[in-house]
Amino acid sequence: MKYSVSEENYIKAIYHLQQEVDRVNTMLLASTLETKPASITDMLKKLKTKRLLDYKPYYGFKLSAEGNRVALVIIRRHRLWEFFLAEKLKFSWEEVHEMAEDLEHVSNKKLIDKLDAFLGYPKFDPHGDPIPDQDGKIQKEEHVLLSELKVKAQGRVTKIKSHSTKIMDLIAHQQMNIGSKITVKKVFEFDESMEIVIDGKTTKNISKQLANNIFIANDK
Amino acid sequence: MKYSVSEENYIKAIYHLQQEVDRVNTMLLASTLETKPASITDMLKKLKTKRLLDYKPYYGFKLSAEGNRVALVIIRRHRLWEFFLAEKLKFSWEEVHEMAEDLEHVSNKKLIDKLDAFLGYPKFDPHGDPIPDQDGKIQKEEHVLLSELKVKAQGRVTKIKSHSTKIMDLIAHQQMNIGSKITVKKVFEFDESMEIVIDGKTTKNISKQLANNIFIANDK
DNA sequence: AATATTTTTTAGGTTTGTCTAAATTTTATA
DNA sequence: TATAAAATTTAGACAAACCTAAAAAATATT
Repeated sequence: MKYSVSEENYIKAIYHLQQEVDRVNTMLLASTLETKPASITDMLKKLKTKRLLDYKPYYGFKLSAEGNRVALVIIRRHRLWEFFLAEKLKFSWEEVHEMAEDLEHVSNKKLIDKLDAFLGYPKFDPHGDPIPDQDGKIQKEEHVLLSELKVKAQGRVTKIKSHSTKIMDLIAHQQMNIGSKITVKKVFEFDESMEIVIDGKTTKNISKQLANNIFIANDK
Repeated sequence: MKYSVSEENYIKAIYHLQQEVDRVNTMLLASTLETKPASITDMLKKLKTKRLLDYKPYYGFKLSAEGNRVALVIIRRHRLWEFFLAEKLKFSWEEVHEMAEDLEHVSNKKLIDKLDAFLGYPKFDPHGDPIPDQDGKIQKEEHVLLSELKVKAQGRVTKIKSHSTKIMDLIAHQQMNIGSKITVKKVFEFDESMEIVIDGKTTKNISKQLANNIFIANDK
């Protein structure tokens, strides 16, 4: 089955919101997609008739099993293109998302699978988000917030919570990146800021607020 | 300026037809785009108001200078993606065109220029058609039909005239490809069929009709 | 040159995805 | 629990890109 760009954007948005809040509603979806609530209702009806959505007027909605499957296909496309843009075309981290928004709607399955192979079957995109495989399986990674780490704890940056330009700016400036090795040297009680060592080289001081936005894989 | 997928497809189709016939008309464009003449008229008006087309009702139309510029941007995108698909993702020759039809509408200039760099600034796509550069310049290649070559003449396959599946089948079977070196061993007067050597290895007999569809660069 | 044929355009309709404004239903508050 | 507020849906409209059927213009034929 092939879906329109609009349909795909709705499915994807609903999927992402469902990971964050327990009940997605018309208002929330309207504000994420920057459309009016009436437009949402129209599309909900359409997705319902296509069996991508469980929806009862006034009673809320959520993706059906099929809707979920479709969402993961779209997310797979998006993240593989992001990986391609960053890894092969040397775009920076912050630039890839927007371009992938267009590329993700190119829906030829064979193309995406060959792209996956060409890239060496990557498991995570440049933001540290997992890339679903051909069957829609995603590799869950155990990660905790950097702010939760104790002194002497070590780990690897896996993901940044928000992708806003403001935080990107700061992180890039700190010479931190997805994959960077972090060691916590000291935690200051006064403001809970931390001194950390990045990749065994640079020592930096970061605020509690920043540490709250950085996920760390606590691996070995 | 950004144009819709439909607008881009019209511009591209008009451009290509203008290379082949001296006056493109509504009927011809309708049949190439598989739409009705009335739809063509609608779009012609729209492209006229956007100054991409010189158009007078009943008097015919042709791309304006700006329309031409836009066409070359679209063709650049299409052919770069074709090159990527064939070269990097290892798709065959015949498969790439259709996928590139979707990819060509992803219009981020920076993306296309970085793709160009990544691919090593290729001059010709997998069908042997020239890829316009950033300024819309295309490298013209001197080529003649294989059927026009005399005995002992040598050259390199640059392009196949028609891209139909029927001819693709035959050419692939002959182990001929864009770039193959050809030497004419003999031309039979009876049916004008030829015996040729491909890449200094295989010797094949090909019909006049096939030779009429293969372009050869007569280089050095 | 008059008529027939073909091409092109116009007029009016459809679908998709959006909108505004009004009506309805649910939820919150006094 | 009655009423106010917020969320949701319905009704009707609009632009883009297509369609069919009919009218108008250009071209070909006798």
